[in-house]
Amino acid sequence: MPAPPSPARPALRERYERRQDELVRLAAREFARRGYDQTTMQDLAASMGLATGALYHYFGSKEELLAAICDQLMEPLLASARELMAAGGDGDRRLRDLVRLWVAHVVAHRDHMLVFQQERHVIESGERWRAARAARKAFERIVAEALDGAHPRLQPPLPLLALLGMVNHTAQWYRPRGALSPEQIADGYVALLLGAR
Amino acid sequence: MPAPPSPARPALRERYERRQDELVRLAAREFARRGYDQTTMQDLAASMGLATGALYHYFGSKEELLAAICDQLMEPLLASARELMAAGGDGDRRLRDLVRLWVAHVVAHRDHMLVFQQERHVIESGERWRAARAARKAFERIVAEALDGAHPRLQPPLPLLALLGMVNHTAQWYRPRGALSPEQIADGYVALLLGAR
DNA sequence: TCGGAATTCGAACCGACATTCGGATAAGAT
DNA sequence: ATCTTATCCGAATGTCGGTTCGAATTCCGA
Repeated sequence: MPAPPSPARPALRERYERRQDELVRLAAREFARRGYDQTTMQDLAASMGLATGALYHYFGSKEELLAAICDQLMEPLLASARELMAAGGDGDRRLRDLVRLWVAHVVAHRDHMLVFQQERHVIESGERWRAARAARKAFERIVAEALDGAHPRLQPPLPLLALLGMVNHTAQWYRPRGALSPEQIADGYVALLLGAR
Repeated sequence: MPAPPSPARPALRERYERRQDELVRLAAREFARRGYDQTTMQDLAASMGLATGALYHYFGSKEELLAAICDQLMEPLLASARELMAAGGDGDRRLRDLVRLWVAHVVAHRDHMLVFQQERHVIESGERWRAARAARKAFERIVAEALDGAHPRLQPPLPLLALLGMVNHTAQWYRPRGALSPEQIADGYVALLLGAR
């Protein structure tokens, strides 16, 4: 890492972090398209209009970039899901709203999701990825809680696992100009679970 | 490829192909655990009790090995699915049997599935993978057909996409000593689709 | 306008890894 | 027993790509 960023100059600090965020987004795009290992740091730099060295001004390593993608995906999702659950309310509506939120997040972060899924084996093991695994577990617990509060209590593991499969898979087929809106998709999934057809 | 195998000595030919198949299975295991790119040919050879060079007696390249994994996954699945559909019969039962078959295949080939999913970006593009994409499409058409023949006709795209998500995702969580048998899982998925809870 | 930090450059380093190759060993055929 | 083919060995090769580094260049604050 050539030069640690800005120590306590808040204006610069903020610009730096905004740039970082944008670079993470671009990296997610490239990784999703070509694969993490297939994408060289020079590819990345080129697609960002930078020289290779400049990348290391923002990220200490390629792996750190991958971790940043995970964070950018999971942190806001967890935050808004927690907020929604804390608000309380009717069980079925809460489940519906959670799935809507979730699907919207997934389609807005398709690239992140695809990278996450492709690099499953990296995240599944290793000390370094403990936090990522914990975040996923935490979110799954929230979904389980919402399912348990639904009208016919959806308790056994299968509904949860089915829902995880459906929603995660959405990243693989959703297209912005497709026939279904994220909301319609979410409501369709919930209808399946609740048995309303 | 050091020496093309056996030209027309059927006994040897068969032994060769059996070994090949076994090596593909082992490779799938390694790739699923460590990732395709992270697994070196020397890792593979070691885990098979071979020297690196010997691998090239059976496969022309690492990429060819990956293609072999795809084939070993898709060919028997397509074959048995086609057989089942050709047999005809009641719509709901046919859907149920297809999903049972499918889930059983997925859990019996978890490693293949995980590799397939991890290397999505490879398969999604490139002339070389046209056949793999076609096989997947063909299978999806079969599932769509079965859905269309079910009791409440499950036509719009969502049920198909939901089912694909659920079943594919099964590879990520299924454990042989888990609480649910492949058959129970399959029936659970079908129950969701058919609205029987 | 000036000084120093922030940002960027891009060539060079260096380890890793797919693939090759020439030869050794084993196994089947005659 | 001998010849031939299959199978396997494992060191060497050549490329590729993540990372480093010292030097430009740009930007901000004063």
